[in-house]
Amino acid sequence: MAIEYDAKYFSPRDTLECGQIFRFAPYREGYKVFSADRACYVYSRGNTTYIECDDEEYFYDFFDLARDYEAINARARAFGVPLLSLGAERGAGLRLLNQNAEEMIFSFIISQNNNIPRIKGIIERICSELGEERTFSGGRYRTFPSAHRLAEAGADFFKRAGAGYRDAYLAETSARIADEGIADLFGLSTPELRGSLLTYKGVGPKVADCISLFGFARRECFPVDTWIEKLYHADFGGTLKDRNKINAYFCKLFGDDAGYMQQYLFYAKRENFGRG
DNA sequence: CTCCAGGCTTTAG
DNA sequence: CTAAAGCATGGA
Repeated sequence: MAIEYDAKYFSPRDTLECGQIFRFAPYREGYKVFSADRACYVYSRGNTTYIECDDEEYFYDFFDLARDYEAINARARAFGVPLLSLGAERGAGLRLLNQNAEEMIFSFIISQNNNIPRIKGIIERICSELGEERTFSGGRYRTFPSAHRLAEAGADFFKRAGAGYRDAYLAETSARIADEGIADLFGLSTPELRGSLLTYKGVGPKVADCISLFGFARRECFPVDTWIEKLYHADFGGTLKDRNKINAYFCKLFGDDAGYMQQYLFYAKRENFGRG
């Protein structure tokens, strides 16, 4: 049983290596991908990308397969910004994922002032210690722990997992979510959601935008991190210094497509397209 | 050694 | 209100 999709607008590599997900590993012809308590094997062969999994409905939504990325890609190239066009051309197979909201909250708290390889290591250690063991495709993996399990573990556990000073943020936010849940967040408008996310310890503007974009499918959000700040100056001739103002600039420029454009730009900058 | 990484909280002015 | 110090960790 497998989902099949045109590989031109669904590249496992482009989709997984653009910084929106931290739980995946090379496997055979492609990757094993883990989300919440599920797993799949995704790979391309010829002009087709295949997803092998036990829950096709979940991963059809997860990989955003209902969305028309040919149209999104065309709109990206129409802006006439060289770096964005490069990202859209060489990252045409990039898709935004619809990920588990709780997993995004904890993952992006860990991501602050951190680098992607280390973020992946911290999350992997947390899952291997606290996640439930499952099997998939002849191997074992661990689920992403519940807020309750995380809250039980406490700050000292996060410290041992390598989270550094973020240990207290994770402890406080996991305790809060274990107590309150996050069901109320899904019905909020995007500005309301952002405001609510900002009340969680360890969640600032950039992290709130990542959670909204990847965990709540709010594609009008545009996270501004150190890479975006750099390309804003180098590739858009920007002069603003305040990240909130840079965020407002890009949100106005890209509107409802902001999240997709952000991913193309982030990917292009990090992969160093245009100089190599 | 310093600088940087998908920044945030706290404190000072 | 804005500006800046402080923060754990590991790789370049």
